[in-house]
This record gives sequence, structure tokens and C-alpha cells, in this order.
Amino acid sequence: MKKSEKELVPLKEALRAAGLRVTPQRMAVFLEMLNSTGHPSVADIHRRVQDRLPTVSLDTVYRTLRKLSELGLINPVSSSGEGVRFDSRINHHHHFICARCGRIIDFDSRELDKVPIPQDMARMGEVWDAHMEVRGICSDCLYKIDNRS
Amino acid sequence: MKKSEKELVPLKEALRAAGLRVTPQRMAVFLEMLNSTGHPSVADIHRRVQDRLPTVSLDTVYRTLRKLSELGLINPVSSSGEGVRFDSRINHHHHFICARCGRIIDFDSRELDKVPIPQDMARMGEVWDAHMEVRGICSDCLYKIDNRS
DNA sequence: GTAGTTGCAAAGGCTTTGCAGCAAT
DNA sequence: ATTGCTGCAAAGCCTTTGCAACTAC
Repeated sequence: MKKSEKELVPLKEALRAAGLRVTPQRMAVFLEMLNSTGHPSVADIHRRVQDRLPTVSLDTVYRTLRKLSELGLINPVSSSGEGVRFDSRINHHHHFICARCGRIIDFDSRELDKVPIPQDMARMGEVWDAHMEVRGICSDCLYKIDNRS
Repeated sequence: MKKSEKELVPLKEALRAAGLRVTPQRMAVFLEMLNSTGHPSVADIHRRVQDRLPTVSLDTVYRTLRKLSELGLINPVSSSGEGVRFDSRINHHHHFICARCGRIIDFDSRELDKVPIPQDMARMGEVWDAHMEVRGICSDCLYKIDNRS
């Protein structure tokens, strides 16, 4: 079933709390994200949003998705900008990713290392390794948020 | 301490097993990855590799890193190519990422959902959520690998 | 000798940015 | 009325690709 108006409440609250404006474009992009399964690309969202709002531009979709991500309403799969980065697989560790500045902080955790990988994973393919990705706001950004306004 | 020659064994074995050649460029890039902490960008690696091999080109570093990643010797942090993709945060799930084709497959797991986030995470910042990223080769790619040669 | 690799340069694609007009508060 | 947003177009950047020469096997 289609999600609609009612589902916009969290968006509106988040925007107002952040002192941002509630625009038709933002509502349309957010609704489209709610109705999406899988991992739509920016272009995917843009195409679908155009069905409701034929004049939205691609860059507005970019800006909106980034904002939604900073607000914690959606998650980017694979960090944006800055290009790809790599890990040597020698040192196993987990990641804390800041939704605001995009920084990736490594951390170790004996507990998490021990978490068992579900058995039925074999259906998907051959498993090499696994790690936890934690999302949130890093302390630097928290500090900046507190000391603005 | 600096890693050196000895550490190249896994690389050489992996390359030979895959029928690929052992070149100075590949050795240099791999060594540089082993000596790296954090998440070096492609340009970072290129810069460092040039200290040993002044003539390596940036695109060779790109090709090599991709190969190493396909061989499972390193992990890309944030999937390459294809641009950013997004998740609505409403449906919590985990990811299986194919090292060969880059496809991201969602999967659910009650067990993994229950994994506790380490307490000392508070030092890093405010935690929103967490999910497991499993890396390996998807069944499609496994099939393709078996049916080649 | 053969087939995979490298360098170079150019093309390609995704994402960001500046700016004037418009819209939400 | 203000201040933030949007659209447009252009610029920027990262990444990939074609090709001839080279080199590992």
C-alpha cells in the first residue's frame, strides 16, 4: 500500500526542529523514499518524484537527500562525496559513520567480532567477513551543533 | 614497523590462483595498503606508491585496488562506482555486499538486530542505529566464476 | 611468443556550486 | 518582509576506457 500524508509527520517535525522549511519538494522526496524498497539511486528518486512534481530538478533531489540523511531520516548506502576509500582486511574493525560530516571512525570490539553470521546466509553467496556499521553524529559535530545559533 | 617482502606472500598466491600476473605495481600498492591505517583514498595510495615507483599512474592504482578488492585482500569502504544510494531508515535490515559485482543485497535477521551496541560508543558521538555489513561473493558471481575458463 | 598490464590521455558520469527568482514562515 | 529554497546551467571531481607499448610468464 502507498504511504501518504500521514507519514510526513516525522519529516515535518524534524525539519521544524532543525529550523528548516517544509517544502513540497522535500515532502515528495521523502514520500518516495518511504515507498522505495531496495536501494534507489538519486536518479531513481528524481524520476519518481517527477511524477508528482514535474519541475523538480536533479540537484534539488541531491540536496534534499543529503538533508534527510543529516536529519537521520534516511541512510546513505555507501558514503557520499569524497570518492571510495579502502581498508586493508588485515586489521578487522568496525565503523562509526557520522551522518553529518561523513567521517568514518574505526573502532574495535571483541563483543561484536564474536557475533555469529546467520547460517542461511549461504543462500546469498560465499561469505568473507562481516563488520558492524554504526551511524550517528560524531562528537565534533555534536559540539558544533551546540555552539551555533 | 614497516611491512615488507614477506607480507607479499598472500598477494602472490591470490594472484597466481586467479591466473593474474605479479607486477611491481601490484606489490607496491598492496604493501602500501598494509602500511596504511585509517581509510586512505585512491589518491593517498597513489601518492605513497610513487615514492617507490615514481612512474605509476593513477589509473593503475585504481585498477589495482579494484582487483585487490575482488580478490578479497582489501575492503572498499563505501561501494565504488554507481554513485550513492539510499535507504529509508524505516525498514531496518542488514547488507550483503558482493566484492565482485558490487551488488548490495538486503537481508533481515532477528539475531543481528538484537546485537548490543558497545557502551563505550558514547565517546564517539550520538548513536542512531547500526547494521551488519557482510562481504563476500554473491551466488550469481560464484556461478559465473565456475562457468568460465 | 603470448596474453595480461601499464601509462597516457581523453571521455564519461555523478555531484556540487553560484546566482537570481520564488516561496515558506 | 526575511531568509531559506529551488532551478538552471556550468564547473569540478573522481573514475573508467581505448589503445599502443611493454613485460611477466
